[in-house]
Amino acid sequence: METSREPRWLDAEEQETWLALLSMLVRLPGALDTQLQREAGVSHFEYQVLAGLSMSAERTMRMSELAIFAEGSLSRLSQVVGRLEKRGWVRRTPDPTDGRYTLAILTEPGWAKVVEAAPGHVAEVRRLVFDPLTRAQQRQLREIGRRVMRAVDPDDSCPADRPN
Amino acid sequence: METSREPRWLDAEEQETWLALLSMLVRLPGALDTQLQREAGVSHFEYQVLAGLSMSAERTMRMSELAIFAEGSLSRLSQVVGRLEKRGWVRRTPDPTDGRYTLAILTEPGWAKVVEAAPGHVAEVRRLVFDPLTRAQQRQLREIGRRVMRAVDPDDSCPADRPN
DNA sequence: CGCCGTTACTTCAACCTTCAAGTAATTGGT
DNA sequence: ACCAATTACTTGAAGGTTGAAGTAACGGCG
Repeated sequence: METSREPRWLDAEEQETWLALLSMLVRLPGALDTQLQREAGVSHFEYQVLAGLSMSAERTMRMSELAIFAEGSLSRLSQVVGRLEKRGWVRRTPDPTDGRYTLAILTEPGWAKVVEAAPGHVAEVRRLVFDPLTRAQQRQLREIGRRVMRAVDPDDSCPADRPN
Repeated sequence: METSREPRWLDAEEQETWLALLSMLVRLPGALDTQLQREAGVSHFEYQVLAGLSMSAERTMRMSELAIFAEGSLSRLSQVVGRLEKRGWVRRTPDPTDGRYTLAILTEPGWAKVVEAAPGHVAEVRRLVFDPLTRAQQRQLREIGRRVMRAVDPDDSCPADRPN
């Protein structure tokens, strides 16, 4: 059994679809970063980290949980939380129940930052994604996203598969 | 006239949609990069540059056209083409009709590289995006992508709006 | 109790990207 | 014909990301 050396190329319709998706993949993250950077001085990844903490019990998460939530490597998270710590928005402390874990905790100024940044961010998400789509398209997008994610990462629902 | 200070938050359904889209935005590019890096030793952006040249007349493009095609800044392209040049896949020469333009030209080894890399890349795109979707969903995705892009960048159809 | 392997995280170096100048070629106004 | 402005691209420094290696804490098994 072997796959053919010449694959099935994309037909005209598929190419258009692929082009549209690629554009979205490249530019939407850029647009979100731009808005957050301009109005709140944080990257989208930093925002995800702060937002994750703000939504969790005690405003606290283990680094490894937080990495999964924010969809980044532990290494990246470590660097970013280091910076957020320097800015006074997060502090870290070893988990008393297991010294291997590190707990990241949102400080009061960190909470204030999220409260300040969230409305503008949500407005931008609405403007760029939800407003241009019909309700039906929103449902379609959800299903499409799920299917693609299942192909990208079959042990889905947010497993700890990221390396490092 | 002013927008309300408290924006309309995302309802449960919208949040799920947003989560699915975010995952796709973060992980699909990563997956594509991984495959290309492993099987061809190039990043997705480098591949776009080589592929763009390979599809154009004379295997030649102006740097500024190429930047628009590959959806990157001119600065980024300049750096990347510099590296591709060192690897012998591209060469540059000033445009004889207007010395301000620089023509990027795909070399024979560069062409060979594209021919080598393309089948695996197309197969991966099929596996991750087209195979998991029905024909109807592919059409929906195309329309959704277009609408979102129109919101992100209203003077659409690939304008030269990138800074720097 | 004392290793050994695993888990969770951090650090370091290499690399890439971005942003802000800088350079070179051409156009347009006078 | 000249000078200023514009266009197209390049460069350099600052900062972020990645992957590999390092550290520290825990769990299991003899």
